[in-house]
Amino acid sequence: MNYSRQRESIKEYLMSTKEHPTAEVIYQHVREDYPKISLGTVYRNLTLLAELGEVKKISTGDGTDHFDADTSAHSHYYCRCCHKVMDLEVTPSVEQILSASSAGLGTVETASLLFTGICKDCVREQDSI
Amino acid sequence: MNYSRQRESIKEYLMSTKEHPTAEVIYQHVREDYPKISLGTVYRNLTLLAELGEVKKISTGDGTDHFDADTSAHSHYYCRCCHKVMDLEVTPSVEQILSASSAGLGTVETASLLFTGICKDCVREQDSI
DNA sequence: ATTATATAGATAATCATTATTAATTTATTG
DNA sequence: CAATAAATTAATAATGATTATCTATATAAT
Repeated sequence: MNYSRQRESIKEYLMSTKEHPTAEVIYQHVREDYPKISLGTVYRNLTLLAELGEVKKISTGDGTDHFDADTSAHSHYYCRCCHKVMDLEVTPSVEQILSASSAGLGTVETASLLFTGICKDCVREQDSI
Repeated sequence: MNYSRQRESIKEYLMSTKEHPTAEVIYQHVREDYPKISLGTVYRNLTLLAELGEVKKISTGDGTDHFDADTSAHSHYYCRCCHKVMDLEVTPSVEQILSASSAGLGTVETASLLFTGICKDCVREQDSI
């Protein structure tokens, strides 16, 4: 695999933010440094980085995937109102992973816990309307 | 909300299977009883049933969503090779949900734990090639 | 520098899902 | 039971995220 400035920039941006941006949002940011970069390049590299395990893809089920450069074991909270993804300290317990491994399945590579609800900001918005 | 035979049939099929079919698979089955049903009707009713909480949507991140009529708290195992979704007895622990609720977030409506890996069947296939 | 290979950029294609709209069902009421 | 109103369907078009294609450019090795 060859080095690429665009891929580097994508990863750098992802590592610099606590948000969990979509490919489109990443595209808009990387475009500031590489105005000619195309959205396809962003997608290709995100997929590649995810395969390498350098990045995690988060599928919330609302249509567009989010990405996270923090690959440490942690969970996410998804607001189905504003569609933001936030970090949680919670991690799947060893027992949970083990019970999955020994449940007659194959390998267990990842375990991700996703909480969904309505975040504080959105609850406040709804109350004030 | 009015009764609809098509919606009933969709739910019945979902309740009758332990698999976690996609909208397309559900469509093919319901078509046996309602040959003129359209895929859009299947999607519309799945979304409706999900909003009513009678059905759960499972987003694995591989492009197409899966559906489950078992709404009891349980987890899933997803094989990234054959793309099947299987049930696990594991459920997110009370502590995990509580720590999320108290983490300065808003409401917590659902907590879903998804394990990903390669299932036994697929490992066997790969070994024999 | 030269060459080979990988990657980018631009754009078209794909595919899941959603929206639209006229026709049909369902439910209600006289 | 007929008539009407409202909800739902079927068919199809539209949308939108993601992937594929293909030529030009960048990277790495000799």
